[in-house]
Amino acid sequence: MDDLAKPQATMNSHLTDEQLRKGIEAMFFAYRGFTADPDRILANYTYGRAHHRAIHFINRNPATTVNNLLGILGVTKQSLNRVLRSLIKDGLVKSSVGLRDKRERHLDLTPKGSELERELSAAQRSRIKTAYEQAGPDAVDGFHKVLEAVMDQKLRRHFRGLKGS
Amino acid sequence: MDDLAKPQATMNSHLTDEQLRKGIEAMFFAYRGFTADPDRILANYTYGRAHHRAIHFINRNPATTVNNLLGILGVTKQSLNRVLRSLIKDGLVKSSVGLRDKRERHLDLTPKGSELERELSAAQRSRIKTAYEQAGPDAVDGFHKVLEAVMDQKLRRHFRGLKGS
DNA sequence: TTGGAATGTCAACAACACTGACATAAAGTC
DNA sequence: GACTTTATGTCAGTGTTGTTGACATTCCAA
Repeated sequence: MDDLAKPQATMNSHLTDEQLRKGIEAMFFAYRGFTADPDRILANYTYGRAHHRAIHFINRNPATTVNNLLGILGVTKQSLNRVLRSLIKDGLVKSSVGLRDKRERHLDLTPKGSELERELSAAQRSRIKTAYEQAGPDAVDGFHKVLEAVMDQKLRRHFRGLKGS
Repeated sequence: MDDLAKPQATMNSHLTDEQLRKGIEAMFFAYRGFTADPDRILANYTYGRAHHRAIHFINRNPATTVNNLLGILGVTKQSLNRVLRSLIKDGLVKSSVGLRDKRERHLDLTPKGSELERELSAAQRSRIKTAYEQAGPDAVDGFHKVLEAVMDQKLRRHFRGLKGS
């Protein structure tokens, strides 16, 4: 608890306080870059990051239910509903009543929704691709290894099995 | 542009569309984990992530000016000011008039501010440390390489030279 | 002395999260 | 069939964090 007075308090391990703090800052700055391109595109619409996330995961999980999406996104149904309502109203997402279970709503992107998804995804993928190429394949492997270890258990489930979750 | 019909449209490169999308999702889920522990602590106070970020970077850049902090955090002065005001009012941050330039305000953590900083940082470092240990040193190197490549040019400056920026 | 930079503040607003409460329909259970 | 649970939607209220725009103050520098 007195690592201000003794910055090397955690140096009994091979991981110094400074290394860990650098990692924290790297995540912070990188995430800003990560969202910068989609944010610029979204500013042209009346949408924000929440819409982007919904569009992304609906595209990745076709015919997903609202409940499943809630689990992936980790927000309340009220929050997600506000986003979905506007996307449905604007004709980017289609909500259809479930066949087996009629309580469920299945969500899909319309052609218009797919178009925006591709625009957003292309910008974001472009940056990641450049970064991957600069860093090299071994670095990319390490990148994924660390990111997966940083995730919560419950989130890791969504990450690994996006199809069947 | 027709990667829905042809998912392998970008496969001329060694980086597939799917690999890049997985990277995007990894960033999303990992960032959630990354902020989860501090968020839990902050919920006990009247503070949010913006307060955490301010506290973090004031700790890392003692006697930083408001303008410098604005550049690091990438928000408007109005937004930062609201956060700083509450931290100053609550006695976690001390704002002192500049010696050379009396227009500038130099920001420092008070002992009370340092205490919260350590609490937040300890939680966040603990998770990163565990992740680093699980992934191994080579993975950590790759992790940093990729993150740095994902950053914007301007942000990279703040990341690399936190002392002299 | 004038211009501009640094800072602070006020007001209004928007995005996005939260809680709590309530409604509806459908499925499952006894 | 009655009851409970599940899935979804919606309304109202609130809080954090971001934005613009406008304006005031202080003070360095040309």
